[in-house]
Amino acid sequence: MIEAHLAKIRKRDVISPEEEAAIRGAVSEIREIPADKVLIRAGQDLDNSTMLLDGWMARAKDLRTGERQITELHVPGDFVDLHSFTLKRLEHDILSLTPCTVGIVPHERLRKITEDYPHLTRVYWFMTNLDAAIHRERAVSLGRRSALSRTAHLFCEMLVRLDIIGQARSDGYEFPLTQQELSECHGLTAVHMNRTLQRLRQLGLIRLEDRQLTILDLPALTAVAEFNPSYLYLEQKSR
Amino acid sequence: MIEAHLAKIRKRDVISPEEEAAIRGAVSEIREIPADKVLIRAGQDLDNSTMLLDGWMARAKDLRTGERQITELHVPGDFVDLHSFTLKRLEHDILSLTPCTVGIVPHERLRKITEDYPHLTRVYWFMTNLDAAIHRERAVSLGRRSALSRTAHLFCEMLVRLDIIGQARSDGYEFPLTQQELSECHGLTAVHMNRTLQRLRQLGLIRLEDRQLTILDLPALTAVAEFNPSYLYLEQKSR
DNA sequence: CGCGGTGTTGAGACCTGTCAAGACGTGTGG
DNA sequence: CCACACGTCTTGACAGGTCTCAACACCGCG
Repeated sequence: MIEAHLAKIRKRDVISPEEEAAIRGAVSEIREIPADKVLIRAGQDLDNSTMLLDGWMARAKDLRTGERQITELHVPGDFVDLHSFTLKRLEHDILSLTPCTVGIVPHERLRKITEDYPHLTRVYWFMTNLDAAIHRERAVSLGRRSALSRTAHLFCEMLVRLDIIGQARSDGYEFPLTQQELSECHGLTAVHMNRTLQRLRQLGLIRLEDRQLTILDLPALTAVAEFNPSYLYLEQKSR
Repeated sequence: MIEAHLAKIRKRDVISPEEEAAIRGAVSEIREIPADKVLIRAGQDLDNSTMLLDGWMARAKDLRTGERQITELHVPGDFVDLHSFTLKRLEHDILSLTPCTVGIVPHERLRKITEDYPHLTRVYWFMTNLDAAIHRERAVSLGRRSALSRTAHLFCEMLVRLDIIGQARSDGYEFPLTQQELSECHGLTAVHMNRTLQRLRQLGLIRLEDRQLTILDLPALTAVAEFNPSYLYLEQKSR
């Protein structure tokens, strides 16, 4: 399922057959990960990166109090820790939310790409900058949007991101997070997360049951979220 | 004052004389910017990046309500919109908080660097990943830390960042933001920002008057903030 | 001298958190 | 097959943090 990864790239740029071959050749190994496993711990020295091929993962930072902030969600096609290539270690954990399939990409092969494929290097640099753009939008949510708006916003974002890789229905998608995990994305308590979801249901915007999210009124959801996808850089340009 | 930029890099990696020359050669022009000016607007097509040489700048996103979220603060030595090199446009504004001096770096010259200097490319890729790490820590602040802790955290972070470029005293630094701007960093109202600062003063942790921040009790401030600088990647490593 | 930006204070409202308890479904061991 | 533990979702009552609205002091500047 490296196709999801290629689809994500092709939404933003054109890559040559040689570049595609270089990407495919960068994966040294495929691995299966069970759900709810911390794959990478903050502080660990790293010499490979992880391409998510199937399932959902997350980046999370722990506080002393035991609370946790999920800083990003990952779906198939995402290079979950591409940034570890230059950072050499991460300051957050990487964990699986569902059973996952991942491709291991040794940093040495990424380094080779930076030596031999300047354009592909820029494409991957772009990808980490896209992650950062998503971070910034999350900061807006956490800082300025209400619990309701914040939640609506995430649902809108994931619709776009899943659509790119062909994993969205026209009216929704599979959303595997528990309310506890969702609350950790949004800086809320699980109790308030529950009440916020009920409010979204009450307003007729969504249905969420058995891990299936159905969006009943996308325009209204978009409006509540003040969602504008420009931060996802959906245009194909030479990077 | 490109020395600040070099100091910031040298804190994280070693660069060769040729690389330093390439960096210096990348700046095509020096410009003065007055305070409180929006230098770059969201959505604009960009073909150069901006190296901050003197003064403070910020990245900010506006909401329809007129509210604003500042997603990052920039001090001398920061490449404020290096990410525009691969993004081609930004989804946020870049604005000056004080009068600033900036160096203009045409994207064409950055592109040349990616063709000719793979290591330097990785260094700059690292720098944008460092920005993203700061974003993530900000998400933790916005999502999980109290107003008090959040504020303390920013003061701790800026102490480290300013110290790297030689702009911190042992007991503080010049902090030019108004309380309004500070509140926009922290997702608070200006009124509550004011009360939070008073509380920090009351606790004997800081003094803040005439744009001068004095840290009276760094260990206590660090503790209140749960500040751990590991996300700033202060180690010198080959990237 | 008046004005706008900045910092400060008070009172009350509202959003979100805390604590506690219970319902429900699933898996597991006796 | 049942009893039980556990995770997840839900609900209620109350507390607390932050927001809103309003007013005022101070200061630099035109």
